[in-house]
Amino acid sequence: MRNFITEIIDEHKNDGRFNGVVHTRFPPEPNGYLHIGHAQAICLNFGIAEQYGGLCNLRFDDTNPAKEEQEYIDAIIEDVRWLGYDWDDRLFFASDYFDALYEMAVDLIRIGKAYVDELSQDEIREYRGTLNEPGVESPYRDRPADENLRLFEKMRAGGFKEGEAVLRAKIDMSSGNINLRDPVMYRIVDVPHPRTGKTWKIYPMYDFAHGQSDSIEGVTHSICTLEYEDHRPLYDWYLDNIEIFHPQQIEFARLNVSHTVLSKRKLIRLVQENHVTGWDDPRMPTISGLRRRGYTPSAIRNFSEDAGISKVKGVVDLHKLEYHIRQDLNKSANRVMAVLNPLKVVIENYPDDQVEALEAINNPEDEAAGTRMAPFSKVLYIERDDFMEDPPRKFFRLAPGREVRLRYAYFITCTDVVKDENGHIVELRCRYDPATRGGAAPDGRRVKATLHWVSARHALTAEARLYENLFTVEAPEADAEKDFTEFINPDSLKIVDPIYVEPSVKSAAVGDRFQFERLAYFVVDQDSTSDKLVFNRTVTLRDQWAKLRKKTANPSGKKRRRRN
RNA sequence: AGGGAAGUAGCUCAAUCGGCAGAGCAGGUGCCUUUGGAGCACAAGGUUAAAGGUUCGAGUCCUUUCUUCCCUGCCA
Repeated sequence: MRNFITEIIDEHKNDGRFNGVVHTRFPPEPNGYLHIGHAQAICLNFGIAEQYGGLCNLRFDDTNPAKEEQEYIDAIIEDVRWLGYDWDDRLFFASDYFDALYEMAVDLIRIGKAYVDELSQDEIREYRGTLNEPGVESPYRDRPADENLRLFEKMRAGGFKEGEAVLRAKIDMSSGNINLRDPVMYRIVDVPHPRTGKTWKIYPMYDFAHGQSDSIEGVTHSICTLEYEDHRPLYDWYLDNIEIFHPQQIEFARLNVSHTVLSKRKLIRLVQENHVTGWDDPRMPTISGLRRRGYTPSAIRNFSEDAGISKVKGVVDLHKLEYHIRQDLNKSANRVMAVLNPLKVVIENYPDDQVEALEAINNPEDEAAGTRMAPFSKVLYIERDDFMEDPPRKFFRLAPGREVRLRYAYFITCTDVVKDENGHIVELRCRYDPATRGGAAPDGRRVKATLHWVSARHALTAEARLYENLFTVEAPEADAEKDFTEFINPDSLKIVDPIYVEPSVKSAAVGDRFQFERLAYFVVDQDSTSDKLVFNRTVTLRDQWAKLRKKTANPSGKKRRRRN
């Protein structure tokens, strides 16, 4: 990994700033599930530690019990671990430091750099000033240290109600940086904390907790997102005035991905308003959603690396994520034949009761994956899209009178098309060439297409969940007039039940990944039962035919105007 | 009375402290194929936001301008 952050670290190594030590941390707030953007931050922090022979801690930023829950803590731990990272015994919580933080606050009060303010919340806001006008100092600002000490103790003891008093740092009410206008250090929150229960009535603000937590843990490089740039002077101020070890905060641009949303508030809405089935819905950009969708940790890690780290805010194309999962699964997923939209094929010259087992390669990219046997018989299913009665140019698949190959089986020629009274095609009559067993013609003749198939008698039925982008537009949040939910793709989930799958997958387990040949990658979903498998479509294969068809339908290449 | 940051190909990033602006993805063309979907090859894509300056030479240094983003929670 090489980016502007590693350059900074290299400089520190050269000038000896941290004696060559590199120690990072990933600091989630347990108020939601981790998403692909967090995955990049995880890869960054753990990756840098790994690269420099240092350590990376997992630390929960749990300073606001009003928003945080144990459920999220558990989910986050599972997700980071699944991505393949390990923090040994360094699982920490900001709440581990509540006592230490309290003492630091007391120290700042003693040296006259913090005070208890009894202004109301509205008054504090008014006194703060605006972006263009300086703030006004609170009338409580110059209380003697003794009084502040007594009042702060009273805050801790529950002597004030929520909102009646806060502890503030005494910095500069006229600073251009609003974070420095006497920021709140402690506020009263009277709800139980997931870890400390009812021990505390006061909780430190993020700014008063984060830097010191880094410091206590010996973190050298505290990597965070761009919106904390304005907070760095405050981060530095606390550390300098408390006079403890001073890590370096470095900010980078958080990851954005097209065709989705990544803000916690919006993800929560998707769940609460039932646009999806939960945090782990395979359409969600959460780590748990991607996992259920069939993404692999290595695909996510490669994507994170490829997306890059910089200070430029941008949007990474969703294509890139898909590229990496295809890349990974192409090498690792076993191939299997499955028909999603069946068309019955009867091989007229094949003996009625004969069944042959034909050898099929599990993964052409991995010889070690071996082979399996697929049963072949007189009645088969092929994909309805693989047949056209009146094929256009460049459609090379099956058509009346045309010969194609059934993968690993035989060449077949379509001799007749059977229709129902409505003219709907219900069955194809074909003849096979026994000499082409296995799929090769001894006389060297060639066919232009190879089709996947399943034997009707032997096929397993299963359910397929076909996922597409959750949103129909690249930037669902960009339109100021419209709520992002208006751009939800109505076709983001299509359930196909039954599909027909070759019997070799019968004993597949939840999480097993396959390529259904010529279609897409699929993963066995947790909703599967002992008598019915459920497959989630992870990502389709790249489909040049679909691209070609689109182009032919719209030769100018320009977007067709939408009719209103 | 404002403060902080960022502008390089459609997108994401490079460019070894001044030395021929390069990659990946997407899009394009072609080859190949027992996955038409794997694989491979090729081409295209740029006034480095703009102007001025320094210099033999500027994406890089200086000045000015423009654009975009973040900051006025007792959230993180």
